[in-house]
Amino acid sequence: MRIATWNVNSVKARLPLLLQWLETAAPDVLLLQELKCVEDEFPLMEVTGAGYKAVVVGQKSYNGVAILSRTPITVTQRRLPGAPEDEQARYVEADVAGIRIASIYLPNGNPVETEKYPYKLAWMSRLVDHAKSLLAEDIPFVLAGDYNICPTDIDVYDPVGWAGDALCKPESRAQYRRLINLGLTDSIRALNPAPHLYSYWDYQAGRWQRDEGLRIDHLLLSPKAADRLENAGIDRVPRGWERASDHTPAWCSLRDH
DNA sequence: ATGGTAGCCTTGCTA
Repeated sequence: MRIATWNVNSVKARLPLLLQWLETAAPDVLLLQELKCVEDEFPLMEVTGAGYKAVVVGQKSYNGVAILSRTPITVTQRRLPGAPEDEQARYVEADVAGIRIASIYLPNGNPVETEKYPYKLAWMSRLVDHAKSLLAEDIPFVLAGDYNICPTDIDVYDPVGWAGDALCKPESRAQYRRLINLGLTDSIRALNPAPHLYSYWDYQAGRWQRDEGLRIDHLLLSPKAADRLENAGIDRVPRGWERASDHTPAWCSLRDH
């Protein structure tokens, strides 16, 4: 089973490219982030026409996550547990083909001197707690999406310039390592140890043309999912298309039982 | 040279 994740930066603006990628790459599951629309505005007919079911957690203008799958989807969470007052549409989780799969849009956290940064760190702490509870269920799971974290300096084109950014600061990386230290596997890094492997390139300053990117989209696997890991990578092609998202799809494939 | 892009339904915010 192949599971992909893609921050599309507006699903309505990106619909032609989304349909093109679904047709050519044909993943079994595609996790989306930054829909930037409410559930009623999600292009369900077009996605259904492409052969996918969809579960959508939307929000006006900002955030928004979805799970697309060729096989039936059973929702298990529509918010990250731990803060009932948190209305932001950044987490949806479901059972798909015997695997618990979450689509995550982790807070960016910039500017770091504002309340956005502690919100990011608190959100990550909630994610660690929830990952612990999933581990206790002893099921295979995949937590994937836009983590807005560069795990190490080799995941950044200019580590010195980015050192003070919320995507790279030590507290952000420490929270990410707490997830890894629970026993989760960064599937892309596990199979692609070389540097200069990016999933995001800023629209500005010719970052894509110069291949000055960041690796911030991750698929983290529970031990039982990691036992089935076959391959993983990043498909750079859609970043080069006309009217591209600033992110490109990342994916992993798991062996069937 | 201290820049630049994209999407939102805004006239600034978020990334």
